[in-house]
Amino acid sequence: MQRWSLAQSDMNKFETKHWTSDTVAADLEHAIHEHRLPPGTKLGEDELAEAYGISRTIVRAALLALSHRRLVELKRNRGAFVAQPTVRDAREVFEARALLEPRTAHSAAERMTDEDLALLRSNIASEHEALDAGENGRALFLSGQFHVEIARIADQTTVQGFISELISRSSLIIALYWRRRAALCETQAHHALLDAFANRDGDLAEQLMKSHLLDLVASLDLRNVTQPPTSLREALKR
Amino acid sequence: MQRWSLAQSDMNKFETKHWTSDTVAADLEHAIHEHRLPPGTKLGEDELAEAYGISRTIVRAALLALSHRRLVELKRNRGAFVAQPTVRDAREVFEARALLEPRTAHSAAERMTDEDLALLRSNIASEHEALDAGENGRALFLSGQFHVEIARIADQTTVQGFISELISRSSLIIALYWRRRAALCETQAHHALLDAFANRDGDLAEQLMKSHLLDLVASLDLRNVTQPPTSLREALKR
DNA sequence: GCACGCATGATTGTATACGAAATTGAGTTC
DNA sequence: GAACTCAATTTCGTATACAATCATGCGTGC
Repeated sequence: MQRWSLAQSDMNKFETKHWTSDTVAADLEHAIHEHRLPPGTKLGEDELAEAYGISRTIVRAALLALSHRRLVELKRNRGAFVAQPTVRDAREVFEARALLEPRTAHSAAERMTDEDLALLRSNIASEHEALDAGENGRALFLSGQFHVEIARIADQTTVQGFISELISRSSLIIALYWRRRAALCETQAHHALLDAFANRDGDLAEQLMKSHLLDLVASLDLRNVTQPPTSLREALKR
Repeated sequence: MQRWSLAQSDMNKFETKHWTSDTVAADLEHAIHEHRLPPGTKLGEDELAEAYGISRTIVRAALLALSHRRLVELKRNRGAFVAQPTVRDAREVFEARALLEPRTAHSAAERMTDEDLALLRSNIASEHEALDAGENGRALFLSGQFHVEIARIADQTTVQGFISELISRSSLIIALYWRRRAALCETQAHHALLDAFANRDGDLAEQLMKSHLLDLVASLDLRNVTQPPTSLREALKR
């Protein structure tokens, strides 16, 4: 069940665990993915080092890793910030997903085992739970996991890495450009995909994934009107 | 014309330039891409630090960046080594390229400007030059640049990043699994692509890219017989 | 009163020192 | 002579110290 937050110390995970740059990066990515660390948040090295009970060396390595995944932006002599994808970034991310995910879903459908199906099913169930409990961040994270899991089932490690990165970035994009109306169609699409997987129907899964991604983009407000702050230093830096 | 090598000191670039982790990483990637640093080569931190005239801090950041691109493998307490993609890795890399590059070539054909065409043309010319001069590594690098350039022209930064990584990894794969026969069909395919681009024929470019990639895979020896060394510590470690 | 410049403080960039892990080789034992 | 043990050495992992850079606020001059 393990839940926690970076700011509130409802658990002493920071002292107990033995952190490495990888685990710290994963922890931060998780927090970013769940919108506990919104876009633009400053990630001070000293602050993080103290929070995790480690030195800045590890923190820097973790931030470097996240910057390579374009989840944080490193500004020289200024610090690390949770990335703020532009409208253009958003379009590119979903273009890339459209190239990778439908065909990957096709492969996954053909390789799907019963264990895989059960795992996907429980994922959707958890997503529902989270939604019912009002834990939107957690639901969003699980929703992303669903997509990554498909790539894993397709047995394409390399593509899985790309998709994982794209989905984490999608979470940032959703944080910035999500328009409220038409909310929970998410789990519906996942349910439909699950059915296609259960029938090992690759063509259908591919088609469903394609339209699912189109729906996602359609649910965003990517008019350039809402341009991200550029000139006056991140528009008050939040 | 600036050419140089890591081992031989035919130029004193190491003292003059002001290196950062990014430039060091790019320099190493270039060397790997050109097969001056073959798969399995040990990249000792102290060695590199001394070579570039910087401290291990920068070297570590560069190696970390390259490990995220799967060009070097970091083994805990043992050091960094130029990656040795397995047969499975090779298949995955070319599967991913097959997903990304044909459609990207399609987009590129539609957005192609005359300047872009000239750039691609000069790239091919340089590739020919290198081949004639027997500089196979340089030719291979330029051949890769051709593909990355197409992604840039398609105006897809994110996909370009993925393709760039995949192409660098492809260079390692070629170093390990290239079978000699049927050598220079490379530039032919690029010429054909260039023609399609010149005619702004997206469908043709997409098709040509697809078969180009198939040809590439076909030119590799990916039978599992030639398994990469695993058990006896990198098979004499080079 | 406004703007510019300089000093101060905070934060990151880099180097180095120390500790930990693993490899290596010699020495010993069976 | 073969195999094992253990110390010595090398190399990486982490922390910390110092330098450089940027942001901030006060003071001065126009």
